[in-house]
Amino acid sequence: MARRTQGTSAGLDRGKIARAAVALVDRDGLDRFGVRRLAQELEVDPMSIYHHIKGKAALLDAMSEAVLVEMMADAGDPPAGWAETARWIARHYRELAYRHPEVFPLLVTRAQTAPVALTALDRLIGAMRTAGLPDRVVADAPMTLFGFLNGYLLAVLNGQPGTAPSVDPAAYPGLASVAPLQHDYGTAAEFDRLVDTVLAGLDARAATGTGDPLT
Amino acid sequence: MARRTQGTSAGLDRGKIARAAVALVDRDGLDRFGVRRLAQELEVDPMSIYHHIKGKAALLDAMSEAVLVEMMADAGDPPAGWAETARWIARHYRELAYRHPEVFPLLVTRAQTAPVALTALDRLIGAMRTAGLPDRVVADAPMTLFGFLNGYLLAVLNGQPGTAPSVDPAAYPGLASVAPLQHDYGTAAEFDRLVDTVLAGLDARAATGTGDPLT
DNA sequence: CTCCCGAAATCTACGCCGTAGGTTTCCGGC
DNA sequence: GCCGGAAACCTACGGCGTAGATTTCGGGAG
Repeated sequence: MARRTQGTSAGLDRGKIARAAVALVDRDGLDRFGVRRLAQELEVDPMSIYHHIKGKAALLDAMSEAVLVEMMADAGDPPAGWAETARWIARHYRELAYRHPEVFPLLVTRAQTAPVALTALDRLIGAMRTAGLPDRVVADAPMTLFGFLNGYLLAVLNGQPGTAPSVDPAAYPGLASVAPLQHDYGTAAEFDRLVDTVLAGLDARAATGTGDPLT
Repeated sequence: MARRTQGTSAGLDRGKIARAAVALVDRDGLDRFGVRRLAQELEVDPMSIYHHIKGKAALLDAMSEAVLVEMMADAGDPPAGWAETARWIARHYRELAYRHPEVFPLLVTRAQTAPVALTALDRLIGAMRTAGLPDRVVADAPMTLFGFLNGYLLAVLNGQPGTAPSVDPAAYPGLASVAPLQHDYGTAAEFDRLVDTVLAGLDARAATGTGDPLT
């Protein structure tokens, strides 16, 4: 803990703080995280952080923006076709979640207004519009897809890796009977299958022409 | 703050504590919530709560169980047909979320092993099996549906009620162009439409016979 | 070259929080 | 009438977020 004397620069800035915070949460978990621990990690006084970031809430916002930026940096360009674009987004988003499982809940809980998030949505909408899908389906697609992605990934990350929770077969015969089919709980194969299910739902509504639901 | 003398009974039990905690969070918000504030509300010493509930994490578990129990108490019996059952679950779950918006994040974040939650899933699975849907689709349905429900409701509840977040039209033309169609952001109509989209996806997979995705 | 000012970082302090450990009081069963 | 265990309380500790005042330094104006 070598503190410098007051006034000397520690080279802090918003991005550097956010990246250090992400690394700390990845290592120690979200509930152990705090401004003081982060300051200790940066070898800095806790209050120094407040000169770059307004409060803890803003710090958490900066962290979620940082992981989104990291994701888009590695991503390259999306493929052609609206369904392929959606799958491409979904896969990269899943990879982000597995790379920073402790940070991911922040993305879900906080409203996403970072440019990098809006850009991804804009690409999806653009691909769907050029494919000629009904406007109503296009407008609903982001909420439908990211609703699922957020809820699903949150659930899978919270459980211990690789195993679905087990239940009493006598009390819940239906649940128990399908349990063997959940052997791939949390795998990429399951993820792709469920994403395709959601996309199939959008496709089915597009096929009605008006974009209204079937029933 | 009329404390009783040591030893006298305050009539505490797990359910009563959980219901008081839910009421407190509904009123003051989740981040203002704490064991000490809850104790003050119950006119009780903070440590008394620990004789009934092991720690703060267990307290949060008890709260999410309490709201689920409340939901099922008002629910009645599910209708016939798997899609109707799914919609019935979805609507009651949404009502729960809007009745306890500050508590809802707890449901999403924590693994659901309460009997009342498992019962609802078991009913859905039973309805799908008797409808003759492929096992694979049946097995995937809970994760698909609740993934969407959790993610969607979390997003809608976090935004301010009634309005979708607005963006710069020049920077994100696609997003801006569909913005007018999101006038019903957060309404029951939008919710029903998106739930039907997800159900349509499950139905589409069932129609292939094997339950495999289309593409 | 000197002075000064604003930005960066630090120091101090306050009121919360979760909870471990020990103590007091009451009540039902013998 | 006594006693053991359950229920509640009291004290204390370490940690938290952050408001407000203070110190220090780099760099531009004269």
